[in-house]
Amino acid sequence: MLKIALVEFFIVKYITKHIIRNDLKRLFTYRLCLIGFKRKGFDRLYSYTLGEEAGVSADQVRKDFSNYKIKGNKKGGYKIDDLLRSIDDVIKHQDEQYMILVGMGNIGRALVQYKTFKLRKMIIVASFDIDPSKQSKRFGVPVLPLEMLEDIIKKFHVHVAILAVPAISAQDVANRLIDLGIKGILNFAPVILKAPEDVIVNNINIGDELESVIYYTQKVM
Amino acid sequence: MLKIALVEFFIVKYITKHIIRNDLKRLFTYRLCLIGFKRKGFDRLYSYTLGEEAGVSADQVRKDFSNYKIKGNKKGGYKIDDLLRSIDDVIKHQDEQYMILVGMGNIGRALVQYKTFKLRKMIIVASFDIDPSKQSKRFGVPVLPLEMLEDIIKKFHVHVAILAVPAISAQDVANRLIDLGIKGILNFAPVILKAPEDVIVNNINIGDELESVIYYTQKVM
DNA sequence: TCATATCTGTGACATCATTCACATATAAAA
DNA sequence: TTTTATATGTGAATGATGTCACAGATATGA
Ligand SMILES: NC(=O)c1ccc[n+]([C@@H]2O[C@H](COP(=O)([O-])OP(=O)(O)OC[C@H]3O[C@@H](n4cnc5c(N)ncnc54)[C@H](O)[C@@H]3O)[C@@H](O)[C@H]2O)c1
Ligand SMILES: NC(=O)c1ccc[n+]([C@@H]2O[C@H](COP(=O)([O-])OP(=O)(O)OC[C@H]3O[C@@H](n4cnc5c(N)ncnc54)[C@H](O)[C@@H]3O)[C@@H](O)[C@H]2O)c1
Repeated sequence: MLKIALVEFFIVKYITKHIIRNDLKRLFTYRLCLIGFKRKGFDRLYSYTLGEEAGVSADQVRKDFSNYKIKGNKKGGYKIDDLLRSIDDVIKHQDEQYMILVGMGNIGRALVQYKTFKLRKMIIVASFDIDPSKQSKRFGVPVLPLEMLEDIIKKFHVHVAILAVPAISAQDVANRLIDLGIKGILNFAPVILKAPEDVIVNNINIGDELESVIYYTQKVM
Repeated sequence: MLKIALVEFFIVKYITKHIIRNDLKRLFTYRLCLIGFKRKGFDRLYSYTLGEEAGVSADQVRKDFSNYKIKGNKKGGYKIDDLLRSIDDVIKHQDEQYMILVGMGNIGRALVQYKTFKLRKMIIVASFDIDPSKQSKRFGVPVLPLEMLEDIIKKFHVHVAILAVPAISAQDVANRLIDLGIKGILNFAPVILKAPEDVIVNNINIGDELESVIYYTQKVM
């Protein structure tokens, strides 16, 4: 007798696929490239310059800007500073965004020490771990017991959390965070988290990313 | 006088966007879910069960399988083992795939110790770092100087590399790897790497992923 | 100041992805 | 064995995303 898996009904509904739209992702890519050009001392560029750098067509660049009502100068291209400001405007880039991290294992420790987050005004105000031996104050960020989640979330008005706990605990921890008012989760555990519609989950699965690289190398050869 | 960035011509051409197609990504997601169901003791499931778990519609699940010529049983659903085998077949999942990692900083160390890679038959045979003080044999994987890249790549027939070096060095290191025959790169540095057409680059930008979570939380609120 | 080459901005078009709908097969029940 | 309810498999319809092509604007140089 085979055991058949039927649909399980959860209190929370699954969220729709493709949370992170490609056009938005491209906006982030453009910004990355623009910062690179600026660092090299440029002030202006053309859609095809940016396209070349970002790995998309010039048409795509112009279309994206058109869709977001970002304007350049006819014949004169785009001023990098203006463009950066416009993009930051679209992506609602704020001054300081507070967040927390749960799971201070290998990946959690790396993320907490990642300086680029801070440069981009994304501040991890505290991290949490179930293991008391990890609850010290190294890494520049306090490592706290989960009991303190509510305090910290309330105190810093935290809406976003990074999840770096084992797959088996990920959904439980996520549920707890959502109950405490978290609205966005960046999840590194290899599971598809379920969450209510008003909560954004971005699952990133590094194993899958690596395996798809392998897939394409085998396809080419 | 403004300094304008014109197109720079590289020896290598940029590779086309959307390297990792969404339908392939879904295949990985399905596999992840199937392994989960199997662990829970199920043998069979229906397209809507899998869809619910993977966060896509049942139609999408069936269409994907149809596109890849994966068959189930009319009325009877899909046998999980058969499905897993079919998916592994499509993604050319091999027995052992050797790879290397360059850059034993915070993220590099986490990745080298990530056990799921080994479980999925993706073996990091060696890692490399420019800093002599990191060239010890901790972490279960030897940390070698870059001079040994060629030896190791040849010896283990390595085609895939993980890049975890600072953004400023990423393109240089990538070029060197490509010269040595590497055909696939998983890049963690926040730059869009340029590579010849027959080399697959999967750029993953954790900062962008986090920022897009923030974007959507602000949109909802 | 004028002429011109060239880059932007955006509808029209094409391509790709997803959903719909139903014919078909079959597991399970009578 | 026959019936029936239900899940699959896949073209056709819809919707989303990306490319093309060109009108319009303007920086640049004569
Ligand atoms: N290490 C990597 O490179 C890597 C890469 C991709 C994904 N991941 C995923 O990230 C997650 C963490 O991986 P890791 O390698 O850091 O593992 P790890 O075992 O090193 O760390 C997990 C940490 O989470 C803590 N923890 C366990 N249960 C908890 C709970 N309920 N609440 C709070 N903390 C809890 C543990 O004490 C530990 O410190 C896993 O899901 C893993 O699959 C890791
Ligand atoms: N730490 C994170 O959580 C995180 C997250 C996302 C992306 N990244 C990116 O990953 C990369 C590494 O980040 P990190 O935090 O581990 O930095 P890190 O400074 O801790 O590590 C970088 C390592 O690369 C080595 N290195 C430098 N130049 C090299 C070269 N030419 N060849 C070989 N090795 C070289 C350094 O010796 C160092 O060990 C960066 O590009 C960073 O932006 C890091």
